Amino acid sequence: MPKQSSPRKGQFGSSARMRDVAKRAGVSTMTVSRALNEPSKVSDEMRERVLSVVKEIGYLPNHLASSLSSNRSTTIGLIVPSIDNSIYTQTVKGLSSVIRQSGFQLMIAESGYDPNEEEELITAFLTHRVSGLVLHSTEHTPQAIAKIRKSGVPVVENGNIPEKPLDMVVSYSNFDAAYAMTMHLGRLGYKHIAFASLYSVHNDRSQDRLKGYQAALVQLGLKQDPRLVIETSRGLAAGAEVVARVIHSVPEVDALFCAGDVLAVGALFECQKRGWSVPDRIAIASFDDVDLLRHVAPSVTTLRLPRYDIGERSARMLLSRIMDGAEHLRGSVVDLKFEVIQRESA
Amino acid sequence: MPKQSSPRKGQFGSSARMRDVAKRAGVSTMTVSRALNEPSKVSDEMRERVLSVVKEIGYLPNHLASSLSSNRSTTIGLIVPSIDNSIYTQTVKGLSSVIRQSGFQLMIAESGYDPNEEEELITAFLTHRVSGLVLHSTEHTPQAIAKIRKSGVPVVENGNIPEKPLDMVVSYSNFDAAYAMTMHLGRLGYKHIAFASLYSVHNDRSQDRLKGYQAALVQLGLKQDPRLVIETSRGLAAGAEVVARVIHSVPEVDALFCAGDVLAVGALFECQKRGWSVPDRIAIASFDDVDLLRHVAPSVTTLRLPRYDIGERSARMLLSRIMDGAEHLRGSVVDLKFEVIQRESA
DNA sequence: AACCGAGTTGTTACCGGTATCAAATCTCAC
DNA sequence: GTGAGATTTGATACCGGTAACAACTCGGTT
Repeated sequence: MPKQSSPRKGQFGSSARMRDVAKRAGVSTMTVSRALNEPSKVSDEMRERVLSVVKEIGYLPNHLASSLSSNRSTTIGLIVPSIDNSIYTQTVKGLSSVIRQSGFQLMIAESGYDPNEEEELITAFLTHRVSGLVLHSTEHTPQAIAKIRKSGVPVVENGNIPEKPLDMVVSYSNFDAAYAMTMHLGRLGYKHIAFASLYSVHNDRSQDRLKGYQAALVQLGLKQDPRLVIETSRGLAAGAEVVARVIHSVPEVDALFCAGDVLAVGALFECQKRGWSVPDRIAIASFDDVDLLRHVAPSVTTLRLPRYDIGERSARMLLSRIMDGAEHLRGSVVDLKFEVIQRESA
Repeated sequence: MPKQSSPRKGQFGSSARMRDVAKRAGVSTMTVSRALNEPSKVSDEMRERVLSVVKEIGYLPNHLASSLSSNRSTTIGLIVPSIDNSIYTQTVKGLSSVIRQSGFQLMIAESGYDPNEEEELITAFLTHRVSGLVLHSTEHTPQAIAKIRKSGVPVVENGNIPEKPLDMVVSYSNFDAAYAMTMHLGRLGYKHIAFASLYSVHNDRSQDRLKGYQAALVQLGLKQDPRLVIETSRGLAAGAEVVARVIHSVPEVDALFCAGDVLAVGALFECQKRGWSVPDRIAIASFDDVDLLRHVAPSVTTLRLPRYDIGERSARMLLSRIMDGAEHLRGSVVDLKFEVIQRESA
């Protein structure tokens, strides 16, 4: 008895296979495969015949099988510290739109700012044979680095310009940005510039911002006062608390540079609650351009960072490497520009 | 000459295969497979031997191969209308955390509020043989529905309680929530309650909110005035514009219910800019509880929706279906509760 | 001593495609 | 008409695992 196309059971339900299409079209599976993936290698008549059968029986190709067989996958792995942080969502959007257009899929996971968790996720992505990785953090465990190297998968790092890039980098410089804003405040005449920093453990972005701030103070000839640097967590409440703390310890403070957008809004609200005029009593500057900062009163001076562009550019470079084998891109560092947006608060 | 383990080329670089582990441990690949996936089916000594070789040569299993062979995958597809909308990120976070703990991976894509794009994404996910789908929208093309049905993949819908569920539903009721808030405003004594709606084309959530508002007006015995219903886009600027428009056309308006959190903040800012007291001149109520609403002055009355829970619960139900074959969950509808949060603005 | 069942390991076929090379057909110049 | 090269199609092995069943080991029974 010939092999019947007996009903197959399994989690995915019953979906037609390529051989079903082939049989019905009276051709070999290779011809079906070509008609779908390399249409030019098949005669017009044959292509039509195959495609009509595909449509007729609702055939859906099996990407698992084709990836396995061809040793090429169409998924890209992305690891962000936290999905619900608005600064990443723009980057994700940029990545997503480019990647989709090329028929790739995005696998996303969050590391919770933890390098060990990141390593686990990288491992998981590698077992899924992603053809590229996008990492927001630029701090990785040695094991994670080793695994990536061994796998040969191209990588883009996004959150900062690291000293020793893993492979490709698309980012702005947190150091430069913080430096620029601090210089901007200095030139406006502020003498006691406080800096609200996010916790810098396992967060090189945060560390670099602090360094940029400090370098600018040196350049400006301003005294470094450790009481003016405040490490805090995220959120509106944290911003409010920063104001309270800094005013208490350094009453003569005349400007507050918040290394996070939400922080700055929290600080502004707290000042308003206390009846302090911004920027007359104290100036406020922020680090990222969310829509909100433009609409509060006073509007907040901030840095516009190329979040969406970072995603878009990362995707393009990754796809070039994957699809065109653009080896010349290996190790390239793209330092995208930011902008100081002067508004009413400073 | 026996088959050599000649170096293999390809996109993924060279990674060890199970047979390499097997050879080195002097066992068959099945034993390696068991040691990794069903440890109890292998003797202690054997398990140790295999695992030590796995570690030694840095073997990473190939999920593509195992999924293909076992007809089970460990990826789940998620489609949201827009990644950068903060209301979805909490749900994604809930999903992500549960899914990760079970060793599954999330594939995420955005439909841009377009059912046709959603259909394409569903198709793409099915070709990747996801073992479950999470859809935020509850409006789908007939073809999309047919493909899902044919595939047999379990689905959770998230954004609303649809009339004809595809399969499982985990959501709150937009109708009920809008009804509850409108009733709340009515009981507070407001007589001319305006409703700022997001565009309702291809957005049943938006449509249901409007219906809930209208039903409450009927219940309250208030006149329905079409001029009090304003359709607008997202964003702070839109919120500001709504205030201008409604005041112009209906000067006696005394409350504004915004069907979106950002909209409410925009409206509040606009009122402050115009020097109108909230809630004395006009009350403001919002639809989602972002942190911001608690920190503005006046703080904004709003609805707390179970965004994170929705994600968590969706993931659990999906995983029960996938891993435990919990067929009794098919078609179940979970209507999670919301809360009216009374604050200063109404 | 022969038998039995549980526990452990191996053999073989197959998951659904694609790479590779061979075969068949076509094209066209001479 | 014929041979070389191009084009189109097919046969077969293989991608890296797992399912299903066979085979073997071993202590305990009868």
